[in-house]
Amino acid sequence: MERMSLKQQQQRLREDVILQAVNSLLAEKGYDLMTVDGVAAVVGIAKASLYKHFESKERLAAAAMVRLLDRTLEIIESQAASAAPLDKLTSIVRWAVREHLRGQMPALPSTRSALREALIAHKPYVDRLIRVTEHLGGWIEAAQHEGAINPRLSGEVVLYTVFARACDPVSDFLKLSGAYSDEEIVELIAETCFSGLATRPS
Amino acid sequence: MERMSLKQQQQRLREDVILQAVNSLLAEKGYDLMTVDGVAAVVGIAKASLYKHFESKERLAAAAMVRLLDRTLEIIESQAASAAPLDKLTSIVRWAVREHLRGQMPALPSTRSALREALIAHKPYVDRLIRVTEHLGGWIEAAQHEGAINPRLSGEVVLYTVFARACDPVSDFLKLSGAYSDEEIVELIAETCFSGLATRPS
DNA sequence: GTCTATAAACCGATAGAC
DNA sequence: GTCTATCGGTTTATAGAC
Repeated sequence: MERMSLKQQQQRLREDVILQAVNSLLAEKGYDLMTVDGVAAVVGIAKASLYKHFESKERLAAAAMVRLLDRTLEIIESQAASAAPLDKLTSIVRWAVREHLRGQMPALPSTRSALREALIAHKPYVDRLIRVTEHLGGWIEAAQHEGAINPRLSGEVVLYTVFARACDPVSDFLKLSGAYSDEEIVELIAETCFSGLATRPS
Repeated sequence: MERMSLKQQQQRLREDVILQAVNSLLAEKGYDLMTVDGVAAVVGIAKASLYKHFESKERLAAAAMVRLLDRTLEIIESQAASAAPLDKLTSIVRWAVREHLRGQMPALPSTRSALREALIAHKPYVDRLIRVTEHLGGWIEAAQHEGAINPRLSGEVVLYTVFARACDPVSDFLKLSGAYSDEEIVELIAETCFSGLATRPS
């Protein structure tokens, strides 16, 4: 029994190393340009060995996305319940941009990606996505109720906009320019997201 | 001489049909997923015939991007000189989102794309990109000078943010939801871009 | 479980006939 | 210029030895 558990733990650890590599490659090149050979090379094992752990490239990417959503849920649930909803939403955006700059944020599954269809058919992924959406949706509603978020925007629009900031190419271009530290970029994305480009009357 | 000109016009027309198909496929699947076979199939000619017009897939995509920037310059130069800089910038964002929703806006050449390197080495592309950047940069500076755009944001940040809205996945998801007309989506993206998600004190 | 070797499919690009 | 046919390379996925 204990032997079994140890072996399972080892396998779990190995698969976690694999998924970290997948997340990194997914962020670097996206699903289509990521090759299974490349993943195997980064992990340091043969491609055929990878297929003993994950039955297909799609499942491999799905497992990496599930891992990302699990980490997202951790961050969400670590927010102080007493904090203002708008502050909690801002914290999530900051965390997501930080992950993006670290090269650990896979690109959003585009509406026209082949991966997207596989993901929405993968229950573990959808379950977690629903949980993330419900958490953020609740915060958005609360923020609008207390007048902190523009009530003329539907919750849907706010939610998608928050999601999209996690993969905003603006952070890549700002990083490429070399004129900003990572934390400055995080602040700039958060500020333009919530306050916009136009001047705010103070 | 006239025969020559007519033939050239015909070729020009044919190549424009090709580039429109490329722009559409570039918007639909991105550079890597776009196949030369697919382009030929949409146009209705054989792949080998395509290579008589464009020497490589990269050049094909580059020509399509040049065509896009030429249309962008047309829109930019059609703006009334007397209009407020912020209004002109908003008009460009609206036009770009509209093109995106029509499926005619190729994805931004990512910082890590193979296409990007080919593009920055392609002078006709770079020349037009510089002209677009100079126009928009002038408007941004003017808008900040008259207090319409947040002066704490560098021109670089504003410029990249405006560019990025052209390919914002938020518009795709809103379209997918079916709850909004195209023009409503255009307004929502423009409003969140310039005014942000948070409430504005009026 | 890990490896090497390979199958099957696809893609970019070219050859050569018309 | 357009076509068919094909080359060379890559990719996902599998077979079989250890």
